[in-house]
Amino acid sequence: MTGEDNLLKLVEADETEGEYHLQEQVGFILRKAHQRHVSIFAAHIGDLTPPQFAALAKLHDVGETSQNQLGTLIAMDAATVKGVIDRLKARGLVELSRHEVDKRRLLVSLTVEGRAMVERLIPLAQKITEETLAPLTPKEIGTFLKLLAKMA
Amino acid sequence: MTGEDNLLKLVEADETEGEYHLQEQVGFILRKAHQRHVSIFAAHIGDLTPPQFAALAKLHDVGETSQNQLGTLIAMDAATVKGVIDRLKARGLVELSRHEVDKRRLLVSLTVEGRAMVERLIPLAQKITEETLAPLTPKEIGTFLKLLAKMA
DNA sequence: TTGATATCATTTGCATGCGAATGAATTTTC
DNA sequence: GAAAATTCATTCGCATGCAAATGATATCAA
Repeated sequence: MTGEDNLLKLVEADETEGEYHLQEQVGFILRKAHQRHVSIFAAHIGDLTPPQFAALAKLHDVGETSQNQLGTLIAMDAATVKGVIDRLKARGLVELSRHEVDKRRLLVSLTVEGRAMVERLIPLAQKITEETLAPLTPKEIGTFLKLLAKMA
Repeated sequence: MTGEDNLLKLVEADETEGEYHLQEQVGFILRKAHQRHVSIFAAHIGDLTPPQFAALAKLHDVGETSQNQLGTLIAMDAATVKGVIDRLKARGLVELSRHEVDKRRLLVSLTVEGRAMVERLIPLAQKITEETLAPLTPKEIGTFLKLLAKMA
């Protein structure tokens, strides 16, 4: 093989570099990783979805807040958070009330049952986190979480 | 403060270690990272969703396949892939036909328009990947993708 | 004060995403 | 070769997730 051949190969490689491998795209892998987590979550906590648990956990953390504010805290837009809260309310895990001063705001808070539920589930949630990260070594976990947070 | 006090504090810290910070859980950050990517995708490619693009890109890669097989390749269950393919078909980007031998299978392939669309969008998809990873340094990107893939 | 803006919440429409049930066709097994 | 188990696809029901439009209330500014 001559030098010209090598050069040609390089040029060709560069031209066909447009080759697109879906399985290597962040978006695709991110979607799969998310799917896997949801699946692990469902295996441990069957009667609550991750968004529902997020809402309860956040309410447990900050106490009563407006629906909108809660949405901001758990990264959910207004339309989505409404559906989540509606379903939690239907199950008696949260209760709603109007803000005395600002009548636009809808205050959300945990019911006694809701509080009991979160407190019961938090240990399971920690197991879920562990299992999700199980493919990584402890050192890798630290690196991964740092980079993921930086990217999110 | 005495030594006993310190010891007590440690024990207490251990007991109350149940403190749960939603924003530090993989699942939550993963969901946010995914949201961010979808948003970046939408900003660049407005008239196609990431799953729709994944289907087209995969068909471009492997050629004609069954709907089910395609679902496996792009990590979508049967019910979901059907909806995606239905919408692509309605837009004339893919066409369907029955497998001659195995009459259960529904073969999916790109139309001329579909092929033109994917080829036009692939460069944009690469931009999307870049932008999604933009918060990370080149070295971090390598590490991150490796760990993310290991976890997914 | 009032008129323009902004904020909070709701609703509608569309697109995933998955579990479970069903039906049709194929393969395996005995 | 007939019964049992699999596989492919479809359908239904439920739960996010987001854009856009709407209405009610608050806040800001002229």
